[in-house]
Amino acid sequence: MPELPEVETTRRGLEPFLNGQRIAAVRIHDPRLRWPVSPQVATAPCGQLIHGVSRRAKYLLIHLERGTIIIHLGMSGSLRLASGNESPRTHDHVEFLLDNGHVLRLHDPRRFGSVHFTEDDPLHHRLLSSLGVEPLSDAFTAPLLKSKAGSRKVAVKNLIMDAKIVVGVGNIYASESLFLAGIHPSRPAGRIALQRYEGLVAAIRKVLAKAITQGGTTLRDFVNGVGEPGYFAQSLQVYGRAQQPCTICGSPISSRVIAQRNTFFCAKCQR
DNA sequence: ACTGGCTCCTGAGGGC
DNA sequence: TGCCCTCAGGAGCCAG
Repeated sequence: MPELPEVETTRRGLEPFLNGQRIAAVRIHDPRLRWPVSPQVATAPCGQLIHGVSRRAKYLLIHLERGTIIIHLGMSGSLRLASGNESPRTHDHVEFLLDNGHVLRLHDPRRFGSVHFTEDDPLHHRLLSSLGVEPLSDAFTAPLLKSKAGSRKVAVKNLIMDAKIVVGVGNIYASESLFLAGIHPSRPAGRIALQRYEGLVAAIRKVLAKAITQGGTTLRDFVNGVGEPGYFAQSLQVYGRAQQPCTICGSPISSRVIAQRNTFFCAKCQR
């Protein structure tokens, strides 16, 4: 499932292959994604040069001469660059055919992903305009988290997964970061000291940055079109490890549903 | 202003 | 072998 590191990895992998290429045609095989793919996606990009590929939160932005293609991978989506004479697979819902004979395919079995096109500043798009700070930017700080927490009673796990506050912290990395910071996921956000938020911010940065480094493996697979499952699973400390010993103290890892999501933590190490 | 819950979808995995 | 059931999961949206 694409978390922020995987989206960033995808971006880095695609950019050198897409930059300077021209989109010859777009084929929408199945418009039924998270939101119906607008017919504009099939027409507006045609004939346009690709100027760059950037990322905001988990959205990939493919910048054209006039306008931007906005892609979200949802939880099962992937983008694959293939030779044009290779036939599309099941669940290849949208294809961008390039002048050089290659084709960029959005593959998304569960169809939680989405594709949009906008001629305006993409950061002003309704899906992007109210997003919080990037976790790897200087804007993501402990005082920011602390001020957003205020006196709120919401679990700190909800706080860091709230995309209006900070983007890109998915369910897996929320558990991992809170473990690294020694903070219990259910602790009310308003009852955490600034100093502990310093630790949490550092932990989120560390976990995401490490995952991006590991994403390099996925990058090559991605470009070559060879899947390599579970590349980051081996470095997970708590996620999916219920009842297994904590890597710090040895007591069994707990699991509980918090924020409608399965959450893993060590009840002894995290307070 | 907050908060919790629902929703989209399909593959995987367990039970029988 | 195969069918059925349940669950996971990003994030927008809505109701209370």
